[in-house]
Amino acid sequence: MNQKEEHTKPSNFIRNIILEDIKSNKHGGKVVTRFPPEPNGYLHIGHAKSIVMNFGFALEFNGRCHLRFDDTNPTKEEQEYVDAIKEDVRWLGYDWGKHLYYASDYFEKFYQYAEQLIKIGKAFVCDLSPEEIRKYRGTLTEPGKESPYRNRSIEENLDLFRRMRAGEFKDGQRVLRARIDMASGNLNMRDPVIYRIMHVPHHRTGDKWCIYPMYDFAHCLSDSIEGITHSLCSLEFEDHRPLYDWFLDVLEVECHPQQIEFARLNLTFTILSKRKLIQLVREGVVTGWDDPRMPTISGMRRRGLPPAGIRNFCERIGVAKKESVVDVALLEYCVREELNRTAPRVMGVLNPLKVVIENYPPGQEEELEAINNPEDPSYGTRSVPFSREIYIERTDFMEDPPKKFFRLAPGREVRLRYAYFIKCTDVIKDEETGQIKELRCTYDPATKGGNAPDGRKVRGTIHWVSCNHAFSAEVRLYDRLFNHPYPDRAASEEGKTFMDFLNPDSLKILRGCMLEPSLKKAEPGRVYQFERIGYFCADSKDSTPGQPVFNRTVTLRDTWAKIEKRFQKQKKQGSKGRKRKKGKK
RNA sequence: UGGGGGAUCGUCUAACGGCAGGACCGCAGACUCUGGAUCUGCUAGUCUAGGUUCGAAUCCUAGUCCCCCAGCCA
Repeated sequence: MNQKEEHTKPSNFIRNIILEDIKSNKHGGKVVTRFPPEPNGYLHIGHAKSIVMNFGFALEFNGRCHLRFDDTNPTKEEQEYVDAIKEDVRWLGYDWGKHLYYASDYFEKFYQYAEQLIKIGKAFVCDLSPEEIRKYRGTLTEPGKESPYRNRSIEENLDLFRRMRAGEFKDGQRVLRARIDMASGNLNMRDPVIYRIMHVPHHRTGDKWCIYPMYDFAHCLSDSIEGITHSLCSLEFEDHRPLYDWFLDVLEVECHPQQIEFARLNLTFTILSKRKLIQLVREGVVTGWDDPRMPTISGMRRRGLPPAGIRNFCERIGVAKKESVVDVALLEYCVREELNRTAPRVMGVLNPLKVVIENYPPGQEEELEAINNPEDPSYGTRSVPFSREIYIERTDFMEDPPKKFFRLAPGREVRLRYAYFIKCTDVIKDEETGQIKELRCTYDPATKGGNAPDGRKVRGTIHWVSCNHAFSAEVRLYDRLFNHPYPDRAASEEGKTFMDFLNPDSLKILRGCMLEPSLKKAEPGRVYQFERIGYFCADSKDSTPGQPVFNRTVTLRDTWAKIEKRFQKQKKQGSKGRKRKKGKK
């Protein structure tokens, strides 16, 4: 983690709480946090916020942060997810050291605590069916009814609970419930179920157990067992806090962590619900969990987003209890900020247009020196081959350029980055289609390296590659997956689903892009800046030695695109205005 | 006549009774061998109505709007 990241941390309500707790020596001045994912899916940028917060506070206050898998429901959880989650947290730059835990490691302890609860008359075995339990629970406005099994003797409860563990009953036949208050306004306190029977093997404990604890019971106890001081979770658990505290108050535990709730992250043009992300994968909208368009950590990794940029983003968005939607532009900003500092610059032409430099000697070649990263001299330089025939970007030439277009046009002179000034002398078109096939130019040998000894200036500098030296590659242009800033909201308002707001242009595959030769040995996962275009990551799955495939991480800020857009708008409005006037006449 | 939360520039977020600040976005300009980066400037906010106070985003009262909760999910 660099210095900048260290001391730009803005204040937030959780940090204020921790600061006060340290001052008052609440937990002996210690800070112990945890990141507690359920291994039932892949991590996404929303989890990153939680990871950065939990590990961040631990780092900041010289404490520690545990990675704990909340694996209390064997019907949903798999080892595959455990492995993926570990990889993602590590990739984000965090180290849990020896503090890797599983709720399932505490199953025996949980069980003992449950017996303790029974022994003090605070839990009972209930024979009501799931439907009956629901009916007895009451509604939001009406109190619930007490279960007829609520007043069983401690001995009977203990016996029944032990037989539950022993596997004497079928799934759903009985549950263990806490004995709290069926009239509570908080539904979570209406004798919540804390153990259920599931004859299902667990990915870690195998078939050792056929009863499994519920979240509310397991989570507070896991926190307590591990000596967590600050247990951070999202807003929807606010209602569960009284229950969290109830268990820890009633049971004999040494440690009573403080649960603090914060608003989870939402992003514009993005969906983050696990259910919906799964749907995108299952229905083949994306190629998998690690599709570069996915907001998953693995997707972002494959897309080329740097971990430091993601971390920085998570710091900048702050933490509060207000539900909010962060502009994805901020994420892009943080990504560019990091990549600008770290990505080596290269030249690649996405839509090639051939240029023949007529006064350059045929057969001649030279090596020109190019800077690898103007932001950091330690990246050094490289040499780029130049010759008589080159490719330039098709969009860098206009036959009839509008005002403010500084690039190549007939009779115009521009600079080829790190090479020479060239002037366009002729445009060669396909006779049938009228499409521009090739440009003829002349170069000024005196401008080698990019400067004119006579001091004359050119407004535009464009990138290029030498035809004979460049190699052809596939480049994938990724864009936002959705074309609406609030796909979920829009869907419910317009009676559609989030799938109706998929961006049809979220992926454009370009083949025949011409890249400078140095990129042949691009390492998969490495991100480069293609000068004047954007940042591109060598795909970690589809690249082969000598033949990389590139994913566009994010474009460069494009001022020209804005100007162009404005031109088009003016044009449209202009023609409308004219039409209107005509109509009036 | 259930319970729990939340409302500050377009967006995200500070200010804990003392000049409403920062970041992103947007706009304008400077600079530039990347129309990148960098630099400068501008626009723009306390949900409403009362009250307390020399002074209120902050305290009090009454409203309004939004979110969450009736899994043997987490």
